[in-house]
Amino acid sequence: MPTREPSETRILSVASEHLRLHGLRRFTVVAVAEEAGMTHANVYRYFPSRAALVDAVVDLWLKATERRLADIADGPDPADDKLERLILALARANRDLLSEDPHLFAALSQAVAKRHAISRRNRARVRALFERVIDEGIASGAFEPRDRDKAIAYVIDATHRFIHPASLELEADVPQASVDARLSTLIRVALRVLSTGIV
Amino acid sequence: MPTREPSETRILSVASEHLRLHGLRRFTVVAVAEEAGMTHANVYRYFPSRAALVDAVVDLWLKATERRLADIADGPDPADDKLERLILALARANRDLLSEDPHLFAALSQAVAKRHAISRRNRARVRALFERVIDEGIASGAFEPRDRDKAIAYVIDATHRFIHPASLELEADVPQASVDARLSTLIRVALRVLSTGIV
DNA sequence: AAAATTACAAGTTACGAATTTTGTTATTTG
DNA sequence: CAAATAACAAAATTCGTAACTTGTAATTTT
Repeated sequence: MPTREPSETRILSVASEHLRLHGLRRFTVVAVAEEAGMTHANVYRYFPSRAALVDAVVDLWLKATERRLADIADGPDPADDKLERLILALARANRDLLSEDPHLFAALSQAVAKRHAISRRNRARVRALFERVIDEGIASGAFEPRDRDKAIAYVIDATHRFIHPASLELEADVPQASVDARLSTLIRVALRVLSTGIV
Repeated sequence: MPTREPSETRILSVASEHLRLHGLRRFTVVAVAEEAGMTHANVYRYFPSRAALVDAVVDLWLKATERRLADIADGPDPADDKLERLILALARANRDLLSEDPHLFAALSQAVAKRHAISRRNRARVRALFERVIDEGIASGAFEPRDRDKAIAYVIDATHRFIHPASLELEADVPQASVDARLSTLIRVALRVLSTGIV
């Protein structure tokens, strides 16, 4: 992890706050710079564009979430436990962001929809975590899929509804308990499907 | 099915063409009326608002799709076959609309996102078809789920990614063959899950 | 020399006036 | 009297312009 310069950190934290409070629409480089106590031109010494600054804010959240997921994947527990917790943690992280910080969620959602580099990379890294845990399960004998690649695609496709921002937005008003119940059914099924070689 | 008056039919067909060619943004009651050879005020004799006219166009497509799904559900084949064809037909209908008529797809997508009555009702009817076929499978012994309601929710949630407009838009550029392969894995798994009582 | 500022061109947004569209009602037509 | 139109108010959209924001380059500060 590169050490950030103090000004860069300051800009980032002001930008985060600004995005959270005012949303993408009203997020301006001029306002961020002013609140960070500098002229807007100086912001461009650290971030090449407004879009890059917004992406950096989103990336901060993505990386923090990734770290929590990696902690699960790196844990000593059985692979099926870890896969379950991985899916739940990812689903909850996104869902909590939607309810607790809608503006940042919207920015993330856009980054995903428009396939920004940060979201493509995040997606690749999260997918790698899933692959690692599933491979670990195969190695330990907990999972016995007929086709490893299809098994991975299956897990990702089946859980999509509870993980992808675009799908989460659709159910913002459904009681969390009901969503949780459906997700846990889905996970339970996925684990059995992986362990019994259905996929 | 109520017999429509000739003017109403004419308006609807001009409106369909207009929506398909120009999209929601440029779809105006005035232009539709003009092309249908009448003043815009007369359109309001048949449709209470611009929004209602757009919804009527979308509903035309939804109903046509529903009829094809109902034909499958009403067929004499085994329930597992019918469920597979139901899911495939629904996924393909939406996917084909996206590629062949993006403007109508966008209008449908909005109706779904904004929970218009037409889309809520369509959803309820399509869900009822799924329930019917699954119940039929339970009656015939082809499916033996532990919990019927959870089984239905599972099928709908797991296939969501390949059926819901918001999710389909995300994969517009993925080769159809690859999407089809993933969907058929998902369906195969779902059928086994239903038949073996995993859910 | 690094960090910041000033100054400026290019692009975007905000805003009010003009126009168009929506939706209603009273009236005409066949 | 059913179908359509004309006429109109209210709402939405477009258009042009002013203000602001973005991004760059030359200059100043520390």
